[in-house]
Amino acid sequence: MNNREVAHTFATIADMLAIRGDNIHRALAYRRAAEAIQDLGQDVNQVAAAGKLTDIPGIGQTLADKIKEMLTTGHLTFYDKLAQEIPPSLVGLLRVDGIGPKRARQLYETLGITNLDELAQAAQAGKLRELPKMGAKSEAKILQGIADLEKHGDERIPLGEAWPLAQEMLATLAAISGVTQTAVAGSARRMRETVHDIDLLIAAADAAPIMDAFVSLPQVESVSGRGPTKSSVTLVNGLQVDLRVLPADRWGTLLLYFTGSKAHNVRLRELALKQGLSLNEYGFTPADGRPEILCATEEEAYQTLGLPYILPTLREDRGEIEAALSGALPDVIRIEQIVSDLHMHTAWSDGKLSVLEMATAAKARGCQYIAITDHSASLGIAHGLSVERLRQQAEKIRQANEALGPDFRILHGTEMEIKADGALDYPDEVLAELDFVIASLHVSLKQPREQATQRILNAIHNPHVDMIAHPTGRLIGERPPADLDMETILQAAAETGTIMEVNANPHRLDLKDIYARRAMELGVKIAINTDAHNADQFDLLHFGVGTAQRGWATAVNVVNAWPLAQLLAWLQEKPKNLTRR
DNA sequence: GCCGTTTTCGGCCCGACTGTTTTCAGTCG
Ligand SMILES: Nc1nc2c(ncn2[C@H]2C[C@H](O)[C@@H](COP(=O)(O)OP(=O)(O)OP(=O)(O)O)O2)c(=O)[nH]1
Ligand SMILES: [Mg+2]
Ligand SMILES: [Mg+2]
Ligand SMILES: [Zn+2]
Repeated sequence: MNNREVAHTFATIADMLAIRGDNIHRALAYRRAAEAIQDLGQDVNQVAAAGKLTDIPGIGQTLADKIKEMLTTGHLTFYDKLAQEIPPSLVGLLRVDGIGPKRARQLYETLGITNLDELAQAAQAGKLRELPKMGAKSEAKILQGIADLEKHGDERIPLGEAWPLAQEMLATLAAISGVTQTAVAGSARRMRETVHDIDLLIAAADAAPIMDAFVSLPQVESVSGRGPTKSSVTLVNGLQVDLRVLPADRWGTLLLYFTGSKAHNVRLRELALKQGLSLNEYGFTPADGRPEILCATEEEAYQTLGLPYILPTLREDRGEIEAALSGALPDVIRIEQIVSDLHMHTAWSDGKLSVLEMATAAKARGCQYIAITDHSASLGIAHGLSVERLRQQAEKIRQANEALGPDFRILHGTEMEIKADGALDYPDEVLAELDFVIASLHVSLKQPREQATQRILNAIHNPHVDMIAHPTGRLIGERPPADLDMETILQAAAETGTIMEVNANPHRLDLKDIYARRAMELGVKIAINTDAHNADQFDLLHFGVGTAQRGWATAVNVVNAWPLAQLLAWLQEKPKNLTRR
């Protein structure tokens, strides 16, 4: 079993335990374990083989044993036993908005409902309203929840799609009189690669007019909650949006709360309790009756706890609290430290602009140097360059360099295909003519793990290949990642000095956060690149920076935060690294 | 089930909103 499967089993057990009415903290322990495995930057099989399972926070001896059973036998006795009591399909009811573990159990015990279809039938037949603690309104809400689920599903949305929608809604609400501050919060602010909903925050003395405007926005399909400080709506496109409105003097704790993550919040609140303070979105309440402490900024809130400011992108309870407590919080990469972009396309392949136009646009955005990296010959669909065309392009690059003067440098590169059989698309002597060589996969992404991994390793072990771009080839929500032994790849990258990309395109974000984090642990250098095909796409860089921050990447490990001379020196080392082995 | 400057048992974050409730449970953030 892989990480995803182990995590899914634990998540299902968590739901089954909650439905059965077990101690809720026991169920939560399974849920936390599921998340811990899901967020692991290593293959759980490798961690188990190394005997390090209990090193994972949230995994104790009991769960470690259960993981080992799953990995060796492919199933879990505890799960099978639980499934005899609580049908696993019952867990599906929890996907319906308004149905939690208690209702799921009630529906199972009183009406014998075990899945979504049966629930829909019972609700349509008016059977739910007759149950104790239920009524016509509850039944209607559940019907609505089922309809929403059928219409829109409950898939998470790629960050790149949610982001502009969130900004747009926020701009609309910001225009209402009385609004003093606005923010996108939740997983979008933390730059998770996908989001379940959009969480918006507004500071205003009087919330009512804002709530009114919010629930009557034209893109709102239905209103699922409308209170004095909080409202929730579903948009016509199926996206859920939560809005919280509070007075500005509580902005710091409010933004802290609504940015999350939940796990980060819980840790902060536990920390507060140890200091005799109760923390919520309104502020800190001392247990001894001293007056409430209000925080207008997040910095003040962290300061109240004796902590340095923690960037939203780090707030996942993945060690940032411990790091903050011990003064070991990483000084993660910031967008203004990025001085180059090492992956982009021009009209020579499938881009839109000329070499000079891309370079000029990059320079205007503050770049000191770039690499032009058009596709290679075999990628016909993207008009990959023949060797002849590649050599012609070198002349254009030389001209553009002349035109732009000494403060800017265009490196001549390629994004070379690693073919299905593992062969590289250009011969070594051609690669030797280039300043910067990217290798990447676009075809045959469904190969078995050994084969796909070997293709990447072939590229890594070529002395001319400087960087692996978007290593897994995934397109979030569209195309699954290639099945790779990432640990082996990252180790090889570390040994050879091959750079791994964090592709900033929000449909890719590849390496993703947890692999970027693992890359840092293994001493791999990364580059954060836009893979721009036109000038506008340079502005996607912040998604890559956010992802790199989530990977705890610091500027010394991000090569396009380096001056050009430092990068060129690094690239020269690679052939030596290979012969040294 | 996890975990420990309250160390191996007893805690485990805290509040908004809804509906059916005569006092609050359930769900969700
Ligand atoms: N203290 C506390 N805060 C919570 C809890 N649940 C949610 N929050 C806060 C932190 C979350 O980031 C924020 C928004 O909640 P969401 O359910 O929308 O989660 P989030 O945006 O993090 O992830 P998502 O992509 O929406 O699933 O509210 C909770 O149980 N306790
Ligand atoms: Mg959210
Ligand atoms: Mg939300
Ligand atoms: Zn590309």
